[in-house]
Amino acid sequence: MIHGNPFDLFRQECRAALVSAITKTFPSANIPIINLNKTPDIELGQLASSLSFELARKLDMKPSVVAEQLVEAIDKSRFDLIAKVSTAGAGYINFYVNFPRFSQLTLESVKNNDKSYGYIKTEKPVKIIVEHTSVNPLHPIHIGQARNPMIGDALACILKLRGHDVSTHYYIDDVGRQSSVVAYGYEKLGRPKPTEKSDLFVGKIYTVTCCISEINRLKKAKEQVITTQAVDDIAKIGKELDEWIAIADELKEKHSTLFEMLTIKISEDENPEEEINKLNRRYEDGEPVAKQLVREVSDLCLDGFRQTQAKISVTYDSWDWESDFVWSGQVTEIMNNLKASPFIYFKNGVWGFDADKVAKQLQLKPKLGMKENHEIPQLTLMRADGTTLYTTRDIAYSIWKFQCAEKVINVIGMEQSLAQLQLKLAMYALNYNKEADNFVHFAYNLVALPGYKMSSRRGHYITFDQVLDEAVERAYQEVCKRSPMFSEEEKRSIANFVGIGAVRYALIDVDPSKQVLFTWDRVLNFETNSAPYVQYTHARACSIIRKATDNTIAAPAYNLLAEKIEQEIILQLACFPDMFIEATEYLKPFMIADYVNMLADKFNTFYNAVSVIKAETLELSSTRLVLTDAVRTVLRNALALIGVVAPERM
RNA sequence: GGGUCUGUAGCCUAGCACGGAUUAAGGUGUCGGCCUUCGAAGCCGGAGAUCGUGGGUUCAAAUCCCACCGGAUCCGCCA
Repeated sequence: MIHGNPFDLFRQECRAALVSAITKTFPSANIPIINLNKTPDIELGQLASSLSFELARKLDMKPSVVAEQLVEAIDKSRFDLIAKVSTAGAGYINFYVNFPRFSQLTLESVKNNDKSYGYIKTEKPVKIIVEHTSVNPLHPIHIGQARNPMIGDALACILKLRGHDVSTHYYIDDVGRQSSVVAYGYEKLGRPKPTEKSDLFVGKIYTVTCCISEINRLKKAKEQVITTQAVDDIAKIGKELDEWIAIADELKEKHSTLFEMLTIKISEDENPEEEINKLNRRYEDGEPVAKQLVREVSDLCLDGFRQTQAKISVTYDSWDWESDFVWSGQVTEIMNNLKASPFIYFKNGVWGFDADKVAKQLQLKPKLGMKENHEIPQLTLMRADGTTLYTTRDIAYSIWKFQCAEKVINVIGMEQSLAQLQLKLAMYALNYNKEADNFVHFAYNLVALPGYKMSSRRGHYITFDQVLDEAVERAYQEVCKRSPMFSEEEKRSIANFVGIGAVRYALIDVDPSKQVLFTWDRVLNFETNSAPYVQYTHARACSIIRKATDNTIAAPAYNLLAEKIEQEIILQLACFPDMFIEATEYLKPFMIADYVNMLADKFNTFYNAVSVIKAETLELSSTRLVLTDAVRTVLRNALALIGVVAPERM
């Protein structure tokens, strides 16, 4: 017998048993929702129901009596997988699985489904766009942002295996002042060829240009504000200026030549701020020279990104340029449509969007989980100079995405929650109701550095490349220490998938809503609860299987798997499809890391407790080999979901 | 000031959507064991927690509700 989801089959039997027992014993009672929970310990059975408590209240009986009567009414002979039903505690009904049958069902299902075991297909496949990473092309991807591609890639992977038609998109945010800042600096330097990894190179130009122009701006602002004698403003600007001067000192030390050159070149302009703004305006207008310049520097940066993404095997189906939506007129069209709606206002020369009015008028607040009296801030859509703002352009982009898909998932930091909400409301305002309903902001908390905040503008960051390279180097040292017998080439290859795997795992492992403090220990963990631990376990299982091929072995006898740890492994294997469905439906890729670690844990306990190849009998050995093989398969299938290599040796 | 997220042993994390078992689960660190036996990136054992605080709902609360406290973050003609 084979089944895609063995544990669910057992659960269905238990549920059916309860339903028929309730109808038989208490015909007058309405059948409550039947929740079956895992028991705290395998010795108490595998599934338990606490519905006697609820039923007892309605029937005015004692829970234990209700439980006893229900247990008596259950006809086990009607079910294949239920071995025993008993009452426990104050009124629990515990179901015990028939292990010989269940082990056979599970292990044969794993073996037969092999590479597709666990990947249960949805009944309602839809087209989904997962937009992720979308780091601005101004500086290298830093560790604060690195959770994004890892989560996004895992999400896309599980949704795809669930049967959805998934397409991954990278939104290139090349419109806006920041792009003009870096392009301005790049132009001033005479469009130099990168002398290092190109995103790193662009990042330096960005930070230095930003710093010089900020100081410039603040100095002017200070002069102006002094004449007004507004004490608070003077202090505020002074403080900001001091901060930037401190950053300038750091940068002068780190990139002295670059800093000097840019200082000289930028000082040639009377008003660099104005030059940057002009460039921004020209770019939005699609003026060819500006286009050429900004695209050139953005492309340089993107080249660097692609190298980083190749290291971690993350790819995108589509690279979407924000500027294309401006130039094509889509942004203007959206603006015009919005202007025609009753939710737009024009004040002091700027166009704004009244998000709160939409929510109120269309009664969206309860649906969006907000209190009625919570006022949603307004959103400026267009500057007085006619240029648009980021969220405005994102509205056009989002609507375009819905031309290609029914559902859109944006993996974007939670600090953008308000903007994402305003965007959603703008879609409702434009009558894209269904689309807005299917617009998901997958928010995650940033990785922070202990002590200071990461900031690309300020050049305060640890790059993702640094972390990946360090992880691979550390892994290499581990491999040399632990597996000196491998050739140099093999060691390098192992170090690569171990190091990268460790980083991927560490960034996925924690609930995305929680903030993570970056420490090297966290990402360079090669012990329990890490990718290398699971990889090692997989290699170990492979090794056993490799060595056991000499023995021609008897047919497995599933009733021999009687050790508690063996049964725990069977259950863990049987629950993999359940976990997959849950992780996919609730968009919780981190569950996979937890699951795979637990399975590895159990297998290692098993490995140390009993012998596979040298088991007491040939039959037992053969049966344990089937178990080992199933563990190997499921470890591999689970690791695949989070993009971690499952090696045969390491 | 208002919104959102978050608070579980020294440290890191799971459990919270769907309330259930007098032992709240792992890891790390710490203390002590296990390599002539299938790979020690491993395993076994000890010590270590008023689940932020205070109320409420319930037969039952880490889990639901309310208030408060701490941390993060947002409330820009930034992105």
